[in-house]
Amino acid sequence: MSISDSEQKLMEIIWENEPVKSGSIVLIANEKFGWKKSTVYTVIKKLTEKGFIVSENAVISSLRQRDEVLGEKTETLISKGFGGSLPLFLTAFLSREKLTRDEAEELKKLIDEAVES
Amino acid sequence: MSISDSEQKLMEIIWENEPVKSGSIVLIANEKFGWKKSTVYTVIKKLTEKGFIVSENAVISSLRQRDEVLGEKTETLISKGFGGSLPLFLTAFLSREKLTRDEAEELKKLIDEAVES
DNA sequence: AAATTTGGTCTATTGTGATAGACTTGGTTT
DNA sequence: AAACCAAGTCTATCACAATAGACCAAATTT
Repeated sequence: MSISDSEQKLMEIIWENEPVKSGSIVLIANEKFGWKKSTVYTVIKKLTEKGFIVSENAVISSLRQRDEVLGEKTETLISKGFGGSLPLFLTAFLSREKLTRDEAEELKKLIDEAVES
Repeated sequence: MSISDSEQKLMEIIWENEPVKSGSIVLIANEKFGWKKSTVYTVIKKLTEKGFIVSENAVISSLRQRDEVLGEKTETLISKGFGGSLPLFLTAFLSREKLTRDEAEELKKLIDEAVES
């Protein structure tokens, strides 16, 4: 099962700060999102159960790379609503968003880098 | 508020067949997804309330274009998990999906077409 | 030793999406 | 008129995400 939105928010803190004490995560999450302590621990628990993180003496580290996790999530999203087709997804998105020439170049570069060789 | 997954599934039937009697939708949705009649009507009602469709004597028509609705959905998705950044989203997705050269060309064409002029 | 802080759990609420059974009503056959 | 069917509503269940209050235990400070 793929990462949920609030789990993802907490993971961003962890990826940015690891290894990081759970107490600090509580602080940061409160500052950034206004979350209460118990909320944070609830999410931490969920992330632990899902195998995204480990805690050793209250020091949290990630077990999964950000790229990998987010990649999985985008894939879930695209397969749930767009038959797994990136072109379909992109067409839909771009139908309402115009791009600057720079943005277009950036995206094309990303695409070229993802071509199998 | 953006369209949900099951609403979207039903809308696909409607966009493909409109104007279409609600009874036919029930049939098709049962065939394609195994949905019961009441499920279909529940979703139809939701779609009506949200202004996606109208019914006149049990004949359903869409009020919103597919492109527009799906575009809105992709935007919601990208903003909820990727700070609204398409490059971030795409990077994540492509980190696990390799593309063929043809697919890459197709995507790049889409991107070029979305450049503001 | 008492008080405080820190780390953590357990339970609960609220929202909402997905799905469906039971029922009603108005028109159509027989 | 009786039976039937098509359209539609109402209520309900289940799952799960987001959020937090109350509480507890171990460690640390005073």
